[in-house]
Amino acid sequence: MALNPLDLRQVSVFQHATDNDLKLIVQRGVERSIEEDEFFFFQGDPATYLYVLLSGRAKLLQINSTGQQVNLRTISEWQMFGALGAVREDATYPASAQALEPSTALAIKSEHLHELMQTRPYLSFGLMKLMTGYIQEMQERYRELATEKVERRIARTLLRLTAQMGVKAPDGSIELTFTRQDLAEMSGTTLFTASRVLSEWEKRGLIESGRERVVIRKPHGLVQVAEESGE
Amino acid sequence: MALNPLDLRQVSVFQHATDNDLKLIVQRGVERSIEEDEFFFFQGDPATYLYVLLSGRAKLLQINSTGQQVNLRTISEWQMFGALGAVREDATYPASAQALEPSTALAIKSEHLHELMQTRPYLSFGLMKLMTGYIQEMQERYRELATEKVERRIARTLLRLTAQMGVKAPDGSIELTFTRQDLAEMSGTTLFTASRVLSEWEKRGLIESGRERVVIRKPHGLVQVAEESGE
DNA sequence: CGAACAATTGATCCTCATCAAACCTTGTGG
DNA sequence: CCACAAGGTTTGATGAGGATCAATTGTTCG
Repeated sequence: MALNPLDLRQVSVFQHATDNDLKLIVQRGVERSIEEDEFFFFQGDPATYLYVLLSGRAKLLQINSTGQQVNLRTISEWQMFGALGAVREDATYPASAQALEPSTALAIKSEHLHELMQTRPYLSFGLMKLMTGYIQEMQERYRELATEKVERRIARTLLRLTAQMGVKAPDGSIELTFTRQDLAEMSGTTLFTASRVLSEWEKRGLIESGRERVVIRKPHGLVQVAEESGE
Repeated sequence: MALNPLDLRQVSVFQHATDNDLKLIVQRGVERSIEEDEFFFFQGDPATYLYVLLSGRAKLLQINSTGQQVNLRTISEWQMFGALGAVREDATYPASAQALEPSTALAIKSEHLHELMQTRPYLSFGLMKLMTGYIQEMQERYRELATEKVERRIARTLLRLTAQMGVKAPDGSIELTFTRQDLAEMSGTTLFTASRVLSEWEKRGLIESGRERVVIRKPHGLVQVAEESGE
């Protein structure tokens, strides 16, 4: 199935691109499809490409020397990823990108984008806006991790996910898809603790939980947990 | 004391600027001096200026709703700060900047930089490089906080500070200046724990500690603590 | 010298990680 | 269509790592 260049306008960085620029990008890009659990790229690889997710879902993660994972971000359709590597001094990816479902992405040569940016300020501004967003989110999450209790962190993670990719049902409840393990990695805790917290919330009627699935019944209740002063 | 425009070339973002650009920036900029513990700007303020620290030392910090602080970064001479606000959608500062000593900074109107960036790709690239650096550091610190024990985190914090602003003595030891409280906030712990860890290290001869001061006697020993597998 | 502030140290308690075991859910192959 | 395997989830028991609180001891500076 051919990609319509104009669809790329949904990518925030390309929001103000000319039709011609979009065509150029698609022409020189390559579509790449991978299976669930496979990787688009690994932490440390030379960042020759940056990607735009066309279908599926993926996550950005870091692994430390002892093999523990940390989820930095989930990526949904029309989001750009792997762009940081393109700008870095050593031009390597600072994290790995793994597909959560069978996924397809448009791969764009980093140098190509580099070239375009020389003459198109809107691209640079778009990228910078994206980056400031990342920075802000990371700062926020860092602060949370440093100063807040697990329950609140998990609540916030759910709310963030809701904003990023939640599917709203007509009755106002929101369904999210991920394993307890993923949730734990996104919140900086273990799957056991995550499970316990969710169980507790289910008892209180805030959510409904199933295998690889959480339905948020009372978003407002979660907000309360997230905001409530520690006491 | 007048600022020589060419000195601005020490600022990484301005590395490749033309002499004329530098002159322009200095001309339209304003020097601002503040006392110890005062603020250049507060989290949430409209980001009308960005700064280059000319003398002194400052820190970037975030405060959560319960008043707990988290140190994001220390700023030393010729480093740019407050630039993120300039690019953000809502154009507010995502963190506060407080002077650790009497400090002077060059204040540059955000819109002014914006204007320059329209026609000078080197500026955008410089800023992006700066941002990727931040992102990487925050990701790293986030991972540390999520997966590593206090002792290692403190060791890493010291090593980071060493790289950023340590003054090396002829005998290879390195002196750093900060309170236990600051160190704790930078490492995501409490001043008590930080104090204990430092005491322990002092016993082992790795460091020498005093009021608002730590001398690293055996940098290699710290590296070992930081790298050593948990067990 | 004394006040203010930084650091240390001890005692205690609580949150959460860890480990183990059992229980669900889903998909597959006989 | 059932049985079984594989992987996700729950729950309990336990303990360690740090946070917290309180009291004391430096250190600096007016």
